[in-house]
Amino acid sequence: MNNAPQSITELLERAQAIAGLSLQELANQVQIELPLNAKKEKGWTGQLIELSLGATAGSKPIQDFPQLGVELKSLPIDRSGRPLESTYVCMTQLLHAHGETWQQSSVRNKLSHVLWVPVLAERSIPIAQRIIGHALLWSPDKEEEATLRQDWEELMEAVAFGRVDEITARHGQALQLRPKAANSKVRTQAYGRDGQLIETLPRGFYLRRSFTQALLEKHFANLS
DNA sequence: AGCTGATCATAA
DNA sequence: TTATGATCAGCT
Repeated sequence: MNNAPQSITELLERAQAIAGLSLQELANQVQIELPLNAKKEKGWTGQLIELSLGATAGSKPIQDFPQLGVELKSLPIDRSGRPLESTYVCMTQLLHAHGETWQQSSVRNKLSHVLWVPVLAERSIPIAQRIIGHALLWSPDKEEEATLRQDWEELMEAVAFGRVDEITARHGQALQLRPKAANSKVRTQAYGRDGQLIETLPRGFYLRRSFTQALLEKHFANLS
């Protein structure tokens, strides 16, 4: 099961096969240990699912299934099927904001085809007992794409004009720019108001919970 | 309760 | 250092 899926169909079959399993059962299947301190190994569930489905990209800034053009995202949900958290998309290129277009952006690249794997993951449920849900292969519809593009363009324009330090998580309808670092002391370079280099916190793009929630609701509406 | 800013582990 | 996988936890 650790080889990369050769087709979308094969990927979907693998995703279907793990639906309903607990993380304990899935970990047994791929022979990895559950984390001793799940609070600290925040990415463990996502990596377990990557391993189970045969994702290969590692920590490279590309899609999880480059051959298929598909990005994999685990999505923690509550028992009502509502997302519990925002979704990390990718790092923000603070020095190359000028001239980059939405079409060539890594946000669009990552989000053009996403295999969402919901996981029932309320904090009260021990990690071993959390349950894999039914995966959903999604592409943004016209409206979603327009919203994402508008957010991205506004945020990247601010970055390009040296205003990254003025951006907060309150900006963006669907897409947010938020800190993405080991801690708040980490610094990377960006441009300041006068075009000079400044040191600032690394940022990443995130999807708001409301956006992923709406996307799931649309999917379920289409099923009925 | 939900959201924003902060944080944790790991690989190359 | 920068990227991946994300969730934590305090504040409003």
